[in-house]
Amino acid sequence: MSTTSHTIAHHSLFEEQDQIPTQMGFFPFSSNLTLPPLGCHQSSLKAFTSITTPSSSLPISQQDSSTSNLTQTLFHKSREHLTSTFGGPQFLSLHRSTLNPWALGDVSDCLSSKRSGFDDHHLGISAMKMKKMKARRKVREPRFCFKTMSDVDVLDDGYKWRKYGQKVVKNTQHPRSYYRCTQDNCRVKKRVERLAEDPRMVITTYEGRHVHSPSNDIEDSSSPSQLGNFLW
DNA sequence: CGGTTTTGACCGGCGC
DNA sequence: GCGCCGGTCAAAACCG
Repeated sequence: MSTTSHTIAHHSLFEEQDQIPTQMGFFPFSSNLTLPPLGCHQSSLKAFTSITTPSSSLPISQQDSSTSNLTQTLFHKSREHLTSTFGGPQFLSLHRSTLNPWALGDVSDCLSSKRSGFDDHHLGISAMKMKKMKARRKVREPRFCFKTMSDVDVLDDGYKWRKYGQKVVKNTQHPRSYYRCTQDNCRVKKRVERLAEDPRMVITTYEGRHVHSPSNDIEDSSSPSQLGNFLW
């Protein structure tokens, strides 16, 4: 039913809106070039050995020695594109944008809740717990999402994820899955869902910033650079 | 046995 | 105030 490797025939980047992301822009460099997910560490590019370039119809993995050059190029081009399209580093940290209310989030949101702290002692244990949850939820982490054409739902981005929920959202036949980074102290989450209009497309939404390197790095010590962290 | 997934319950936000 | 909906929790089931 599903092939062992996934093929990304199309890749685009979004700043995330609430439900269905609105496209912010395509990568302008040769529309037939495809990309690994933004935010994925360079070392994890190995996971995308079957990325295809429609122009050549050749999987990258078969492009022998040019492979690493190509992946490097993809990374640099994507970075350049982000810089030119979204105004440089602002996009990387998803600074305030009217299109991305989630990026407005700020620690002060959380801190401001302390003004209601005086009634804490009126709350039961579970109420306290829920209050904590609420406060935590108020911290809106930077988010962005991208869509890929893939027959697998969860793309290997180099990080380890634990699923903590699944939900069928309205007007879609495919459930949305919720994942959290398994690393201690790392609060990064991601959502994975299939596009209702085109089930071949997978929408992956990242929220938050990793406080560590991808787990793949442990085995792949050849690239200790921080390049992969340019988004996270 | 420890880590992960599944899944029903619960909560807050929001629109009416 | 009420109902709907998306997001999260947490116990149970599952798996290597």
